[in-house]
Amino acid sequence: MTTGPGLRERKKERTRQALITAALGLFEERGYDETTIADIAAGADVSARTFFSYFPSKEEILFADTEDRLALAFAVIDQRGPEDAPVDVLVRAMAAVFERAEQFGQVFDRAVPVRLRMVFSVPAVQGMALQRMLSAQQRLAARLHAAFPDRLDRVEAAAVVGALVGAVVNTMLSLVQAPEQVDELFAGDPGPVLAQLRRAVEVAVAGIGAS
Amino acid sequence: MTTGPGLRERKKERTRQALITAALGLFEERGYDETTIADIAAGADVSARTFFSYFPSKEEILFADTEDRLALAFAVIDQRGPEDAPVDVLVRAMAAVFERAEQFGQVFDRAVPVRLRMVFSVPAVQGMALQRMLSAQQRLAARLHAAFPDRLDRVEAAAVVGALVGAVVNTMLSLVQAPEQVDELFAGDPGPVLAQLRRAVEVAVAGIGAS
DNA sequence: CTGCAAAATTGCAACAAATGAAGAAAAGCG
DNA sequence: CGCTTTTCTTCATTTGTTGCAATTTTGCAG
Repeated sequence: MTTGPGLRERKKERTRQALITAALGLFEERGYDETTIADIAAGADVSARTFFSYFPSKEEILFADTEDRLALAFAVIDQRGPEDAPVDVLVRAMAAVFERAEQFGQVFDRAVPVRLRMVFSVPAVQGMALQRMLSAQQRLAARLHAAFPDRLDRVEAAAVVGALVGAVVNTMLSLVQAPEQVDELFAGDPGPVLAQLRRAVEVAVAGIGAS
Repeated sequence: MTTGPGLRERKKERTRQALITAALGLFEERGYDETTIADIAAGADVSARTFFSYFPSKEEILFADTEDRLALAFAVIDQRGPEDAPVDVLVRAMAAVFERAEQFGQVFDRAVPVRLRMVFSVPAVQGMALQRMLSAQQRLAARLHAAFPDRLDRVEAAAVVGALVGAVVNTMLSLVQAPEQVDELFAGDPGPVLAQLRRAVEVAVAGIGAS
């Protein structure tokens, strides 16, 4: 018999999804600042207080789906080949994340474009995104150090990851100056953007001394 | 006759300084979250409402002194020599900022250690710091592009700056895992920390492919 | 120094985010 | 069915933030 998760768990998950759906819809429709916690809770048919037992803050609900993307990168790093250099696995990890974004971005993950628009238009959300990015970099660095224990110390691993992610993130920002550009970005061919991001990777790999 | 700034301006500046002083003192003494706007305003002998006509938010008062550090970097970039490569001026700019931190950090700028401690202990402040960092990188990139118009396009300049700053920031974070370490960092010899940061610069310059 | 316009400050009301505490409702389980 | 544990709700409270109208202070012309 498939015991599976009990009713309690299932209900919890349903509420969680309802909150996320309500939040994304409202953010999209009215904007982030114009949507209150009370609105979101009402949209999911729970009390406002309950919202905070699912998400610690209004911003966090936008990042409910980011962990698996990071897991993807971890998996790539953990599967290093014996001939791989740190840069190889890192670039491969980065490529895997890009590819996933390209494949699923528009169709499956409604959160992605909404979040991206908020990141570029709402300061508080941008701050949270950057914080999570930094923490992700630290975890990536730890993983990279573990994969190459005698080639990279902890601090050097942080520098390596920081250089790569820094180049990509800052490039991304220079491509999107106005929030409207996020929509254009998801509407058309993602090729040109990905090409620019690949250039950023090259800059980090070859070193800024090469420019 | 030294016209100078009128009484109105001087008073405004005095109030501004009083607010900053009160805020730093209270943050240091009680902590950030434990200090309310009302406390800060009381410490500067103004109404709480007035606080917001000087600073748009509680976080911003911690960053009242950051603009001149950026100006230092700008100045270095603007004074590029005819033989300089982008990496030369960037590294020089970074060194100038480090040096200034080394010289003045403990003695003159009380804001620096306080802010740093808050950055590492208060999420909201960290978010704001990262946002400002990102915006600074964009401005640096624009300046770098202007200094090397035919060697770096706008996007590539962003990648270059991002790689360098990313390496340094992530290294910094990996050196300071707990907020208490900020105090150790400012208490002892800054040499070892600066050495690590220099290694981060080298990683960015030589490229992560070299590690 | 007097009066007036501009600017700064204030108090007050209001709203939203976040948190704590006590009790009601629901789910799991014997 | 009763009992226990978890979850949800209600209520109150604190704090950051903003708008508005009243008041005070400053700069300046006469």
